[in-house]
Amino acid sequence: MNQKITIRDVAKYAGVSPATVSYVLNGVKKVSDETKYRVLEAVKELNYQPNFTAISLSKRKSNMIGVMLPLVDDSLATIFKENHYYSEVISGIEYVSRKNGYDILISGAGNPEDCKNWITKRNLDGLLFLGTFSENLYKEMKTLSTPIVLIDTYEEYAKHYHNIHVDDELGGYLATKHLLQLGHRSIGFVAHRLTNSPVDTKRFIGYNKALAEANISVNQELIFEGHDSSFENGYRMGEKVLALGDKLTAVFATSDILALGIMKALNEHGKQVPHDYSIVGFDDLTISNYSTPSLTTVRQDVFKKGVVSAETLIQAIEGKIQTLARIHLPVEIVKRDSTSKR
Amino acid sequence: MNQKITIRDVAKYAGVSPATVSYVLNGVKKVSDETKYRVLEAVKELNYQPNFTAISLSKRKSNMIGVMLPLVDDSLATIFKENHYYSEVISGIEYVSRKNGYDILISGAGNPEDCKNWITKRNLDGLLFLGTFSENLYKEMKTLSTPIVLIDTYEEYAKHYHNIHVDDELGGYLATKHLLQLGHRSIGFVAHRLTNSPVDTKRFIGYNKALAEANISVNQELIFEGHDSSFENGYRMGEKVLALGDKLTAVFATSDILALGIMKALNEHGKQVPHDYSIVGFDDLTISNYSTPSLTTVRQDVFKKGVVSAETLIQAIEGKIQTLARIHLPVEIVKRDSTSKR
DNA sequence: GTGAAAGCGCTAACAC
DNA sequence: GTGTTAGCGCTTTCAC
Repeated sequence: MNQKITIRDVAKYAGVSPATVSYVLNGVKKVSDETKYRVLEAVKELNYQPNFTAISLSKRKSNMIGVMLPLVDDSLATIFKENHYYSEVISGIEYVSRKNGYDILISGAGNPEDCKNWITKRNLDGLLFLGTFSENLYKEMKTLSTPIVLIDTYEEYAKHYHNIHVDDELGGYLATKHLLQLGHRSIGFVAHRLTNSPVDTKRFIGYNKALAEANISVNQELIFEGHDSSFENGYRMGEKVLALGDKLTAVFATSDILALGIMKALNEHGKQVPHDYSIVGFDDLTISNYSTPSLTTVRQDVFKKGVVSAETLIQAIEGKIQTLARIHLPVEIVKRDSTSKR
Repeated sequence: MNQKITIRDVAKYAGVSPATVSYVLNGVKKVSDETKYRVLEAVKELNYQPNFTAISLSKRKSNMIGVMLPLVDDSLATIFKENHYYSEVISGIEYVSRKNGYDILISGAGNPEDCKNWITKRNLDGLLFLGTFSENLYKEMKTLSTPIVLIDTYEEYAKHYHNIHVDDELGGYLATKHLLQLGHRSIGFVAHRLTNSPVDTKRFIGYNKALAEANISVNQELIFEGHDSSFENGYRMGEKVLALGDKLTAVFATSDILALGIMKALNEHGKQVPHDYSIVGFDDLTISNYSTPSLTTVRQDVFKKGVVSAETLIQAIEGKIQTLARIHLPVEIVKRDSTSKR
């Protein structure tokens, strides 16, 4: 009973043709002020709501953008559960989209085919990729003309799309530098999964750089690599750190989640942070300020990341951007209680 | 160049009419096996992707469901940032939806009008409400015939819709009972916001019940009420707890986030959990297992909640459900290190 | 300035 | 069994 009101009803009510109503609604052509007024009145009177589906079909523009997330075990659960980072990016995306009249569709990425089909089936105006996907997927997507923005991607193929990151290398540098300044010489590096994560690789480069500046050579023994960014994984890495005894006095973990897991493991084995080990994380999740001890970390503005990504995508969709964007958001070190002088 | 392939192309390729293709694709009417085969071949050959927009317009069914979340400061950021609970529900919703051929649209709830318009504009097949909204909104939505599932709602008006909760009252009871069994007699109750949160009210009833069974009368002084479910709020409540000195020895908080904030405050003021205070939370977020000390809490299966909600909604959409669903998911107490004998 | 009408890609009577 | 055709609600040439 709500859905019933069509452009035709409005036209009839205003005593004009459907075309005219459409003109007014789209701000197109020169419609006389008087008819325009009549139409607008009718729209208000009837509480007319344009049917986006029809518009979408007619204009080939859906005003919807797709947000692709990596799937773990065929579900988003792990990703959301273990790293609330993602949901925070999404809130930024949602905010900008809503303000610009776009809706967001969220889906886990299946194979490249599904992904392509999703776009055509749903008439998506643009796509946002959050996280790392297979190179294959990026290649496949290239055959589409839909604007795509990649978040946190450094892969070779990523160059063909708009890119948003934070300054991961600087983050790694700052974290390590901070530990060095506190007098630590043997600093562990715990990555989510180094071999396969360009983000962590960048942070690793920063780590190396800081060490080099301090004339410390990288000790492969102190490089730990897990499987994912989960507390559980962090906990396991923490146990590995413990196994090395006093071979190291500090750890830089590439995510807060990892750092928190490490702290837990150290703690349970009778070690004190920061007395026995100094720990630095990355992200600055809200929880990191409320852990015991509170976590020293590299802050990135995750909401902002979502905002900028969505803004870039929408600009691309609306043709307001010509070249490929390549945006680096700043990071900063936040000193709290998980680090102290050696 | 992908979008180009329409049902007409397929029809031509298979040497049949568009209608026949449609029949085959929709499994409708009796099409001879032979033509069916030819059509399917053509579909495969051409990699035909049905245009959902067109289907949506024609069938008045979008295969999209809307997920409404409460807005704080006009953004979802707070809600996602402070309570990763929501994203976990969403993963459950996403999983079921994807498996059933539905896409999910996520949006913050503005006013009731916007919400109604969203449905009609986007042709949404159903709506999922996560959290508490104004009574007004529920009333407004009643004028629509779109199926709606409410999650975590106990409001009077909620009765007109499908409802999914966990057994909040039992959860409150179990938490309190656990503390009583440990010998605590003065147990604080910290709510997110009692007056306005039916969920917390239920948990409060459980708390009262357990106390009554132990012949302990409720002490109003021990009831704390905040503004939201944030670490920050928990921290403030923790300070209030501290101010009461030894008037209480244990606290039941209605969310893990709150509990974690409380622990932080206690900790920073030199108190030991569980030695000085026993703390019980609610939710069993992943972080709760990795905090120091790990948190005793009432577990609810949040992913499952999302799954059941989406299943219910989809069944309602597809007419496979006649009466209003009213589902209570189980809870259980998970004993960890934040509680100990008095 | 405004309107008639074709068409976006698909569905579903209805006819054959 | 299969095809014709009239919509679904909107946009957009192209006349007037």
